[in-house]
Amino acid sequence: MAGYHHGNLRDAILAAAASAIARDGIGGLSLRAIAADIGVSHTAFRRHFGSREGVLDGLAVQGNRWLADELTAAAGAGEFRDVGVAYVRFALDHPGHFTVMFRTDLLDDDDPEVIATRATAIAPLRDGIRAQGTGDPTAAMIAAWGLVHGIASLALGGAFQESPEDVEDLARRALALLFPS
Amino acid sequence: MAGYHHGNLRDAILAAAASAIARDGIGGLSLRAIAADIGVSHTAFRRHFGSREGVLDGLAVQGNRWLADELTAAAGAGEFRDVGVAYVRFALDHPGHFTVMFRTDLLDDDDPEVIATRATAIAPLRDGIRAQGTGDPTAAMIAAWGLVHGIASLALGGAFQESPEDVEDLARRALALLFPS
DNA sequence: TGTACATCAGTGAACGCGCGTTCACTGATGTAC
DNA sequence: TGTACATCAGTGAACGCGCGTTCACTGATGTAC
Repeated sequence: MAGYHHGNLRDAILAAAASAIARDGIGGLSLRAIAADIGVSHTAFRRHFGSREGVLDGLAVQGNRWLADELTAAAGAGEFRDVGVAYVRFALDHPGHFTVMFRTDLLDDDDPEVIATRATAIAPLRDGIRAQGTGDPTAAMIAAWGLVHGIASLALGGAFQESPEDVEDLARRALALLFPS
Repeated sequence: MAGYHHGNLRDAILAAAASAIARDGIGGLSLRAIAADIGVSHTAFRRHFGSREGVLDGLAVQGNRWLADELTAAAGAGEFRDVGVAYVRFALDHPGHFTVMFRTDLLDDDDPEVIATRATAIAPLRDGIRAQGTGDPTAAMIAAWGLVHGIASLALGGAFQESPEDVEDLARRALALLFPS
């Protein structure tokens, strides 16, 4: 672990960046501070990410993959509304990733991994909507995605007093209004 | 207009800050750059706002008042879903304000104007929900607020290709699913 | 109508700071023979 | 089994830059008498 080679520096940088963003927002992300936390030279990240934007791209890709996994698992297990709840839970569990993932202005739009993973991240939501068979699937998708994204954003912004568990419960009840079982 | 006294420096600073945030995000807000745009010393803002955070507080207060006005007007005019559409339209029309308003971590939580205007800003939404008479008004409020806030956030983040008018239309159709008339 | 003076509004030089990036480098690891 | 060498991973000093803030100030405006 200690020594000249870190061993897992790439993941360590992503984890530190995520928690810094969760604490201070994008503007508060300092690669120098992250490097100091990890105990590594403040230029070490360049080998893995190239630039500051590269770190954000890496965070978005990792977040997209994780979200896709979570939503897919929820889609396989139970009702459609569980997929929506899983979206909110993901945001509350990984606020640093979530903050970056849907901000195309922060990311390199030409990065093939960013493009590829972005499409797959919310695919389970889209597929679940289609399976519901509503009359206006486009509106239903926007409604479901907007609802869970908005609840997550408001919660992370500090608009609610509720605990994370209570926010999930609110999200479940809100989804029940939109998609009565 | 020209001369030692600007005449309306406070509003000019808020407008410039809002458009800078809309363009570059919170992290890209430079008070020096704003001052240069307006053609004023880069310390002039201190008399009106005290500090950087004071500018953000001022932006939130102004945004809260404007949003309250827009939602109240929409509530008086037609169906409830118009209130939701007005929320989305406000966000698209005033992205700089919107970005700041619900981010309590950026604002001075002890500022009495911030506190007072925050409560009134979304009151028309809350009142409209109550008038709908749903079985779970808390969930209905979270659903409606989350839905419009999420659509607005995703649109501002660049997640949609649609034009602002089309986003408003999508929001209207999404609200129609949540609150069938 | 004039004058003195207080208050308000904006100036501009200087400060220290932390940032991302560049550069030439050193240490560690793997591979060919 | 040993040795040479290429490649990979991380270092640390130095850079220029833009930032918010501090400070003592100057110009403009309003008010009392």
